Amino acid sequence: MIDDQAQTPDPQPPTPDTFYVTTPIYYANSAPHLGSLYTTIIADTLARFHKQKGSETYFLTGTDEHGVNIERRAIERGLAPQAYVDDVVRQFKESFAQFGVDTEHGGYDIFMRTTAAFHYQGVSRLWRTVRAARTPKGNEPIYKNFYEGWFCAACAAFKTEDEYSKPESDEDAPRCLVHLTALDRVAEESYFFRLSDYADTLIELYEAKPSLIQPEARRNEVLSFLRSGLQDLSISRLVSSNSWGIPVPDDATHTIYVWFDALSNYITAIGYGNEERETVAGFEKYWQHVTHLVGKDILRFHTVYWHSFLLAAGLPLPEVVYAHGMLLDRDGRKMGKTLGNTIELDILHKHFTNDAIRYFCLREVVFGQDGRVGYEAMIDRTNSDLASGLGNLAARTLTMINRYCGGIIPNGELKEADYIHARRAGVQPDALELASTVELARDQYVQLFESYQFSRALEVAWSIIARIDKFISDAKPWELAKDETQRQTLNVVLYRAAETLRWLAVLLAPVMPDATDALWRQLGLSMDSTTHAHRINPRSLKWNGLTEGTKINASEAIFPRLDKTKIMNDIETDITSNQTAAPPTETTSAIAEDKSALPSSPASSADALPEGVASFITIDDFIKVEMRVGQILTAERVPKADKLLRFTVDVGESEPRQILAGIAEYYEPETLIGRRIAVVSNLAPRKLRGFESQGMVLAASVEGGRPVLATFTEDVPNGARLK
RNA sequence: GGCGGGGUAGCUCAGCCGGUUAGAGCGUGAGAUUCAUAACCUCAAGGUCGCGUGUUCGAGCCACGCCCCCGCUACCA
Repeated sequence: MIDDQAQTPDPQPPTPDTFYVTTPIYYANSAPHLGSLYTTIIADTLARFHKQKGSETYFLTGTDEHGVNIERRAIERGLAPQAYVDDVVRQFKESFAQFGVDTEHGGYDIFMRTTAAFHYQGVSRLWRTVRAARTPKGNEPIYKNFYEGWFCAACAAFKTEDEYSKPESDEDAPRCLVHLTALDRVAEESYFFRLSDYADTLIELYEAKPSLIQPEARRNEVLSFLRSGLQDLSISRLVSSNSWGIPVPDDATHTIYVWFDALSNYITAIGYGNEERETVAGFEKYWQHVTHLVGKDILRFHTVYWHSFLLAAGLPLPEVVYAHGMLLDRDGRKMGKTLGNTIELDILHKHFTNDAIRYFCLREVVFGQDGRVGYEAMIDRTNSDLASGLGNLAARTLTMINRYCGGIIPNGELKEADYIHARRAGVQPDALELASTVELARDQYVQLFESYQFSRALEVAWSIIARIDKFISDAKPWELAKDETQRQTLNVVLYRAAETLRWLAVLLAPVMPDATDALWRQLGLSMDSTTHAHRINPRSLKWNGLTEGTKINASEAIFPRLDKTKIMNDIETDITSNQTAAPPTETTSAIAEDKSALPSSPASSADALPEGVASFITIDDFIKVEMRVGQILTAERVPKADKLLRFTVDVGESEPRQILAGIAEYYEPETLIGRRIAVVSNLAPRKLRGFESQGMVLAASVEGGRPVLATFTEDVPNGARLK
């Protein structure tokens, strides 16, 4: 039955003719990390999605390369600032190329750099335009005043709140976190932007257009910030404080300070203030449909500040500013060098395909919310959704077409004479119901994608996979194949499955360009650039698009299953060798020094670890592990499990514990009864083969993985704690 | 402190304007099956819906109080 409740989409969906998406330009004081890759992958996917729908798209990413922090970092390395940022940019570009989001692989259209000459031109023009304008309250937007702040003489820089330690009392001055010296209260001449005059205007605009700032919760935060009133913003520094920046037009004693410089990149990149760029990209063409993707931590700068600058310059505001969440480790903690819980891009790249990473970023992490990321979760996702889901569906379908139809897409139409056979096999004679289900899912998918709900969109796509998996299981083509009278029913079943795969390839092309490419080829479809999956508007998909008689291509797994144990072990090894790698030869860590690292902890990550030790833990970490003496009371094999033994162990509690251990290949259960062993007693219980294991037995692992149980040679009471 | 968002199955979360046996995915267990990547299909497990009081014929969904968690509360990308 057709779901006629479904909203019929407009006959000609209003596709904007252009789409411009930006990531933030990443601060060039360190090598790229997972956070920058994440945003860039989302932007890349969005760009591909809109391109697929027929829009002209422009995708910007890049680096912000000015400021005292960078200048200082360059000096530390004995480099000129320009040489230093050139090197960082090289790393960014290499990394982005590895993950397939560069121009070469169909990714970004420009890698924007604030040190580009045309950017200097554009920023200068913006400054002059703003300077000549008037605020909504009739004032000059830019004026000279004194910027007062906490200044570190040793750093020769002003310090922000998170760069100094708060004083014990109000009497004392805060201290520099780098030098531990007291900071001076210093005032320096600076140009100010009259931000305070824009609050009311912004509130009105934001209330009139709720979609401008998303998600809604973030929009509320911005509004509440605006309602609390704005202070003017210092937008320049004396050259003596910061020489590494763009000079203030007509005043060589100042450089333009951070935000005014950095945010402007989004317009200078497409031609604001430079005719050559205007020709390459097109300010008029793209600025009207720009989407800024930003981390939630920099949302305010991309709304309040940036929009005020644009208003002052008489330019239109962006269409959407979307704040995404932060990526956290698997326990929900912030990733950091100090915790050693970061996801390293080189390790990521080594063990996962780009498609799997992209899928994970869009499916596992709810866009707009913080997300937990871990290698283990990535493997699980890849195996359950990609290998067992889409990959397996493709494999079983294509294998059967090969086996039963000679590798040719069969005829998908049933003649009326065949209806009775089809019905007998439980197959609907016409494809109406299936087609309308898939169409409805397609509509939902596109709609969700357009509203940035990638995770839910992919859930919908996967409901199609489940639908076809069930369809195949119910129709049982392998049985139809044994019955000559069911020849055409078999054809129809396989046609419908293959046709659905074609739809999936189109829907998922922006998310997983490589895999959908492979699927497309395997289906025997045209790799021609105009008829390829990544060029087909999902809204224009029509059922029965597969041509009978098309030769499919020999299939190989689109998403090979990952060996979780092996990969986790390999990753463990990689992490260890990364940590012990000598810093001097390793540019990444040399410049990626964590700015929040306290000088009071002289121990750096470069400290040598004893041979064979992966990393140090603190005594606090150790105390979390509770180990006790236990005595094995019973021991037996677990049925249908060749490696598992099931014990009951007395660990000094009122009831003995049930503990399972994978040592059945090496120990006879009877020989173990009565033995005293070491047990981890506060391990979270886990079910294995239907039995809950309430702890872990400790054993040495020797050659070939053979376990040797830890035992005691002296008398010890059950339950005694190991320390 | 102020403003905002949350606390629902082991985990991650859906639950629209309050209405019969509270849902999904993953994980777990059982069954069936063999086209397929230990896959796919079927079934199951029984969660005081943070706590309390109240409104109502009826509350996870409303009101009040309490407990806990998170975000924002400005010049750093």
